[in-house]
Amino acid sequence: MRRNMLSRKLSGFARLDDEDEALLNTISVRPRLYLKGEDVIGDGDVPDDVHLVLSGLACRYKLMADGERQITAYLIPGDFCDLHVAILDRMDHAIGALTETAVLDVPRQTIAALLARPNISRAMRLATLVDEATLRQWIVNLGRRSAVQSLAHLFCELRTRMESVGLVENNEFSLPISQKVLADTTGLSVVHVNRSLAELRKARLLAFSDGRMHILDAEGLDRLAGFEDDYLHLAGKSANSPADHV
Amino acid sequence: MRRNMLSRKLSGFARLDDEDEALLNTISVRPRLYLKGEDVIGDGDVPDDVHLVLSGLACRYKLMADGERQITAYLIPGDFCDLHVAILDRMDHAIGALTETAVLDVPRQTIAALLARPNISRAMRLATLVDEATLRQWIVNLGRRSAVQSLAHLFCELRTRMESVGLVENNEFSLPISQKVLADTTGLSVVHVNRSLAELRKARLLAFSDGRMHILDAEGLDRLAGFEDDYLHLAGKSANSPADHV
DNA sequence: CGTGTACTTGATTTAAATCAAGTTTGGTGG
DNA sequence: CCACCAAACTTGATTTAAATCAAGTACACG
Repeated sequence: MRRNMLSRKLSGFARLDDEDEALLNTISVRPRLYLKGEDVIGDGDVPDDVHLVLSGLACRYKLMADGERQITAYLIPGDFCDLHVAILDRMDHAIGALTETAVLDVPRQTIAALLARPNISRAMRLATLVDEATLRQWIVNLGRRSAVQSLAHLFCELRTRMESVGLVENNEFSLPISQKVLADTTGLSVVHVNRSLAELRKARLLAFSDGRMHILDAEGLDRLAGFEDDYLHLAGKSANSPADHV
Repeated sequence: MRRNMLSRKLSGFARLDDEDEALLNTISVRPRLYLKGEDVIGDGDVPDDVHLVLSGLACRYKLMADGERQITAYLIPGDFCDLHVAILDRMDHAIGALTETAVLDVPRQTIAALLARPNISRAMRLATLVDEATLRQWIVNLGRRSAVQSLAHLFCELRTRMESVGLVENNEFSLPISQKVLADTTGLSVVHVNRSLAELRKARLLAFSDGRMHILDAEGLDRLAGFEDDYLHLAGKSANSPADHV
């Protein structure tokens, strides 16, 4: 059986046994397609199912009173949109498709079954904490990094996350998003994003065209961005044993 | 028995019965004091116990390579520092005391006992989600709001959170932090924080001196900041019943 | 009393926004 | 097949919000 995206992602956080894997692979049914620009979940919605991104790219975002948009997270294959909402009253932000995106509706009882397996439960909790750590990194990005560094850091993050679910080949991955989207992510203007990208290209750190991101100098990009991948807590580097969890 | 801060906070998220309350109130032993500027937990630490803020004010922060600091969250009485770390390998940021702060070391097994009670468990998960929503708001703050709006939003947030644990009287609460701390929070320079504060004072929205914050015009401040308190998910406004949780 | 820390205020510089034209690309229909 | 159009991307000129530089003052504390 081909491993699905969720299984790929979670196995990066905890050792999963065959039974875990089998269970994870049973949930691959009935994906729903969203076109670029469509909302997967709207701000204020009270979704019934939990949503899992299978392919494509989505984002969390908030719309401001003046119509400006601020993106707060990218969702790549293997990410849950709203594990949260099972316990929250309603969404306090929206989820939008940045590209054509396949999303799986996972019934709550399936989630409950998954969480009943200790390894999977542990991996999912870890995934939630990584989401939180990523938000903190974004705050640092917006608060203390220059435009170029901020963009560089975003690309470092995406490269690493994409890699962890096997979507990077030859330091290259699909990223069919407009400069406006990057502006909404970094809090910059489109014009300035354009100039900053030009700078990154001129420095031969990356190539970005036709919806593909090619990292030419990963180390140089990391250095420029001050990127440290430890906050993503990848691979089995954990100091705690699986039995350790509260 | 006097209710402790944790009990006060959690009862805002879920209905707690007498037994829940009793259990929560048993953990009030042996608080540890930290002086202003001391680290409660350092970046990279692997803490054994979970830490609970009882009084004072602490913050999460990251130190940059150039020595700059970015604060990513404020921790007020009733907040946990590192419920996370029980499952994570090590801290990917530090916790520092912004004022003299009393912190309780809660052994993991006590946490486990608390989580075994459904209402408390639900309230704690909700608290975690609120932390995440707050991080998203900060991203919006840094990305899309002006200096004055950003500061205003921070004060709105603090007022609301302080209120929820009973630390606000007459729209006034203790906030003995320097303008440098506000600068490290908002990603601004100290000078600009100073001028922006002056603006907020001149607009008669607040008074801030001698370590006390007095909100003079709560509604005006909310309007300026674009503050909506729904992301804090306070009071029993939940659409889900306690039995609903996954 | 000095001395350091926090706060203020003014002058200057700078990073990024805004304004204003472009070009390039991809799609659509005649 | 080509004319037309709308996005997305570029590039240049100007403005602006905030940073930096530079001096102050007001205290608290030893």
